[in-house]
Amino acid sequence: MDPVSQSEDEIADASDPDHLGKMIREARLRKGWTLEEAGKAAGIGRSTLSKIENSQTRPSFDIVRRLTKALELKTPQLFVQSGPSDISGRRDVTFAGGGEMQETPTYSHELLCTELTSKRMFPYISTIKARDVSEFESWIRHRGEEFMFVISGELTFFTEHYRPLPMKAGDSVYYDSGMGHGCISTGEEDAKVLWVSLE
Amino acid sequence: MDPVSQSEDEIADASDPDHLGKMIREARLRKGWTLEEAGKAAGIGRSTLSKIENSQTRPSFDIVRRLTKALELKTPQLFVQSGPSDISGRRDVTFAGGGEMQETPTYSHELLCTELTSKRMFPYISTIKARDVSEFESWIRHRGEEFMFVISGELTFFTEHYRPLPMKAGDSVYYDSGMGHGCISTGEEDAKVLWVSLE
DNA sequence: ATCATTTGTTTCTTATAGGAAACTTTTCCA
DNA sequence: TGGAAAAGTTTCCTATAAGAAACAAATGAT
Repeated sequence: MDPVSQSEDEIADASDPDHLGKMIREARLRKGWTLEEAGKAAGIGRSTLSKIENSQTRPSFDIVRRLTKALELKTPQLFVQSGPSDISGRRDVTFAGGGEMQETPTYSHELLCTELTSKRMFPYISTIKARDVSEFESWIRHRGEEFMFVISGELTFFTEHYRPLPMKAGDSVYYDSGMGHGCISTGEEDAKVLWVSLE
Repeated sequence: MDPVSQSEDEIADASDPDHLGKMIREARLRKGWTLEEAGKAAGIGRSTLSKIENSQTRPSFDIVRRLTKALELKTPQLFVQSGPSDISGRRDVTFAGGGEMQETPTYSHELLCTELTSKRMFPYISTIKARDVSEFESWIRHRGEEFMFVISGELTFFTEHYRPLPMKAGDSVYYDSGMGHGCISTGEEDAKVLWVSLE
């Protein structure tokens, strides 16, 4: 953290017109780069970078994109703007079995921590009913990333481009949810998995 | 996903100079808005928006930010550009106990799915050694959001501004990790929790 | 079909972003 | 200390973003 930020662990300050510039300077210094070096890495001039960091210009999106890449900036933070979202300084508990139920023919989802509406990850527990492999339907597919952890039971996890993956309690998998995916319980009883979905 | 695939559920295509414009038009139409309406919502002119959508201009970051807000666009997608990140079209499995171990005096972390380096969520299992409450040290605190799920055992989860939270297997909590937080095992044996951290 | 209205595109103009170079400040070594 | 080199800022100029208005295409009503 750098000289600019007030408290040593400040949360991205909203409604600050200098937000973008501060973030970028912070990221550059974190890398220990000079304006020249950072500019070169991002393919922009050092004068431009100076002006951006000091909020003396409104850079184009393209320039910002190049900087985020060179400086390995976390992009969502750049968009922080209007007041902290409702997660700021908050927590949301769901006790076992206390989630919001959502039923489908094959799955039974229990949505967790649904009080915090502006959270970015979506955790839920699915009970996958034991059934025959032949019943497998179509791929689920949606932009983003997903993490799955098997809580109990045995199942087979399918994804496009890969061979079926047998999994049991304690196993986990992380995957691009843009790939078709799905799973079926292969054990005697229903399987229980925890999913965390992003985006 | 490779550059060749053109499925109808196409993943954000990298190295496409028209990427930004396409995303924005898509988002606008999803809302069923005209250029006029969307422009008004974002506070920009309809001609400007037209040019952005058709990639006839390189909009300023500020304009893009206003659009993302008005159109409720997922921001990280906008930055997709140079080659798909290594998660694209991939999956990464970790079998029970097969994670990368990382030891600290109090915690024992097992990092999951560490093959995919560009993933955005960081899942790990922690074993929290059973011990006395008095040993509680200092807050852990870092930008971002976190989800925690208790796999086994009993523990107390602490966060600033809230009272201690007793938790047991199956319970979960989602919180702003910018708040100080930490937990200790309160049961007979070590507690096991799954954490998923973002940002 | 004809005309009116609405939606999207293309000028046209002005304000400004971005880079080169001049200038200033800081660093650091003799 | 002083003076040179490096880092950062400001100035100046050109290319272009952004909005207004003119234009064109699509939609809809009679």
